[in-house]
Amino acid sequence: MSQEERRLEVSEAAWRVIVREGLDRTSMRAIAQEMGCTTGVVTHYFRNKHELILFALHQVTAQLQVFMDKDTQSVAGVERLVAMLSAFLPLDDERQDVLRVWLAFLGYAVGRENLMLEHQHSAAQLRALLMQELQQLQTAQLLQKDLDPAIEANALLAFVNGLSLDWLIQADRLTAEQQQWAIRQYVSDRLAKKPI
Amino acid sequence: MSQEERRLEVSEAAWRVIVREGLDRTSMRAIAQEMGCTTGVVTHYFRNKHELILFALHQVTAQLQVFMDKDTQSVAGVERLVAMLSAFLPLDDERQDVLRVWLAFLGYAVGRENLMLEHQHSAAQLRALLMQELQQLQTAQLLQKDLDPAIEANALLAFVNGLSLDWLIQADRLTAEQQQWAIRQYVSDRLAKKPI
DNA sequence: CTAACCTCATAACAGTTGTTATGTTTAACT
DNA sequence: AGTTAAACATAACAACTGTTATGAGGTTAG
Repeated sequence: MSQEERRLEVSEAAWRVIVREGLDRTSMRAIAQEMGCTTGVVTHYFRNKHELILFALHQVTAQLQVFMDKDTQSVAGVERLVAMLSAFLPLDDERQDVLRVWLAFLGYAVGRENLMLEHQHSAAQLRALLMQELQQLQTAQLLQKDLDPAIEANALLAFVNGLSLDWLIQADRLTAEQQQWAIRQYVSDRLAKKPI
Repeated sequence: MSQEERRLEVSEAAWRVIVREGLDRTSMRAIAQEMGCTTGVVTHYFRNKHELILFALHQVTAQLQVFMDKDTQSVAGVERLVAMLSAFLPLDDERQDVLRVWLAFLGYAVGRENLMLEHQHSAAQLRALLMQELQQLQTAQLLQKDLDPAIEANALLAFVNGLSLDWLIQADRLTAEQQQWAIRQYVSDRLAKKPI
């Protein structure tokens, strides 16, 4: 097992502790215990806790990109855009965990300018992917004219973020189907040239 | 100065520390120092830290309601709805702090089911106010027919949440004017009977 | 005047935190 | 076979955490 794979295992253990106990209770010892090891492992693969936190945070963005790649494999056109956006929604257990970890880190970034910049960087990365997709759809004349890809990508991210937060905060949550319906509705009404 | 006022002062000091240093660094001693006192004050007015945290969290909802009340004083009709929603947006420094504190608490609630329920309760409270407003507007025939106030209140909350998060995460933030324009656009396009 | 009480300061408590140094075992390489 | 280094375990460190008990000073009520 390579170095990088082992670091991923530590990071995944950290994720599980975060989801189960909260970020502030995710200590080095708790992570080690989650792995069934001692803190020796954690300190061996990460210089300090800050580096570990940062790595685990980057894994959120990486995981979101994995979802996006996977879901857009066999889809084309406007449906591809819907599939991309689905990566951000808490459709299943795995995505719900990503959402929780992401939110824990975001709250943790309050009062930490550097970490908040990391979030901004990550968001910009994902937004760029969305923009690229929008431009391609626009070139293929599948979207309404006069749409600014930058603005619309931003609005789309705000929309899925709102839906995700709503799922966390709301008592009667939207089902996976309702979430995707909301996305489809949005894209169909405000972006697509022809309804889908 | 009454007991309750003093508790509010402690809570406000806690807010300042949260915004400046982060929730996990907001210790009893840090709060006391922010007030220019010792921990004796904090422990005297709150049984334990959990009670203090809960109180400070409830102040978020209270503050949002204060904003809503203040902004809707001298407005009527659909503009009143826009004013209500403005309470949730990071339009000025004060609202930005409320947003940061709220987000810090929300991230802190990950892995703490009870705290997450508190957030759900708070959101339900605010949603009820929105619903009430929507119903009144509908009775006054200022909204489109066939709108379900419950669904639309939910969508509105998701929308403002998305905008707020976007402001935090995005590098080139929307100005206060752009935020309010977005709200107005949304209400005008999807809810109001006649454009405003 | 004095006794009770509210408000706060001080200090000590045990527990937890991240970090570091040192040891031990296993594997790879020459 | 001997050397080197990676992959951990263990333990100790100081700093910090929330909580609690105790006491001081000031205010109020009888």
